[in-house]
Amino acid sequence: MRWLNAEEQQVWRAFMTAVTKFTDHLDRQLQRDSGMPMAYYEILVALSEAPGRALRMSELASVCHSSRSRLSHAVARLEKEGWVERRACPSDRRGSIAALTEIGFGVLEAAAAGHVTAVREHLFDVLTPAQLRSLAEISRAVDAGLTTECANVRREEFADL
Amino acid sequence: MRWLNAEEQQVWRAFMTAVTKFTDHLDRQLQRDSGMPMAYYEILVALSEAPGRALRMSELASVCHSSRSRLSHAVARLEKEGWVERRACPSDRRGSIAALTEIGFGVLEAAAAGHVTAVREHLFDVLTPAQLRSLAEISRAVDAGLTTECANVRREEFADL
DNA sequence: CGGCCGTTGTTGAACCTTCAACCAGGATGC
DNA sequence: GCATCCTGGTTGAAGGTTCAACAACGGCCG
Repeated sequence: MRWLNAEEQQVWRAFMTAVTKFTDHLDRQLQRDSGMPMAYYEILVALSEAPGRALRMSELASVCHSSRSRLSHAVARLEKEGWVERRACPSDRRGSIAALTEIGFGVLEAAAAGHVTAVREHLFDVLTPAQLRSLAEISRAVDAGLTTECANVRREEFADL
Repeated sequence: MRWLNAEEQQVWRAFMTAVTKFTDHLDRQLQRDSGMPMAYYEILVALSEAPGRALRMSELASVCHSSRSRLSHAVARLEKEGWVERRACPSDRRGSIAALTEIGFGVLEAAAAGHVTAVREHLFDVLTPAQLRSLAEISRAVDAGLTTECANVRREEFADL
């Protein structure tokens, strides 16, 4: 078992502190100004960018990195607000399609300005161009590490079959 | 209103994807292997490092970047598990002190190994030393941007008094 | 066709977080 | 001393997430 040395500890804590404070800030901003948490905002964004502003639940889940259960609950709420509506899927009778309504699109447009401003103010404006490039690389590396990990887990699961 | 250009969008999405997947992974690991979410783990860590393994609630809240309400609920749960106990504060009769129990310390020790392994595996092992230094700088910059922001908000609030 | 398995999506319970309201105790000013 | 305000901490309700269980459908192979 290899523990973190002093320097690693510092990086780790600085990172976690920044991330929690940052996401907390964004979440609060959206909740306050637009009445939805960031996860719900991401759902609306994903739908708005899809062809026909509609997606099957499972695709939406994978785009948003959300579990199907979470998405199901979330869409139920968004539907109650009238921002999203559910349709039957013509090609697969199990399927369900979530579609952004006009009202939902308007709400998203209204929410976007404040959200983007917050992101710019607390991320892009406090970092140099070099740091931004570095952050992109770092993010991709971490992401890749997590995806291959999942693949490895699967490999292990099936190793003895 | 200045939107994000294509390059900024890429950085932003890569970053959010990495962060959500990474924290999700850590949270799930801790929940599965030790029966607590990461926020609760952080509370135990903070207490274990405090003199006498005890802290006043408000100090604990600030160390953990948690709201007092959240901490109160969390400590209630930790107390029910027998991992933490509450004591009266001698110097301030409003105060409440959370103290790590022996059992709690043992649980923390048991949880730490798996958690640190996960952090090392998905953060330190996938980044180069230069990237780690860069990540530390970036984190500090973002953190600083958020703290001065709060100060600014306060200044605005009281500007006309 | 019929059985079996994997996938899709939903549901309810348990848990965590947030928010607003609140009580109790310190601190300040008169 | 007392009114006022601020701080420390808790509480309950409302909302969000997770997990396990489930129903319904598609795909595959005999």
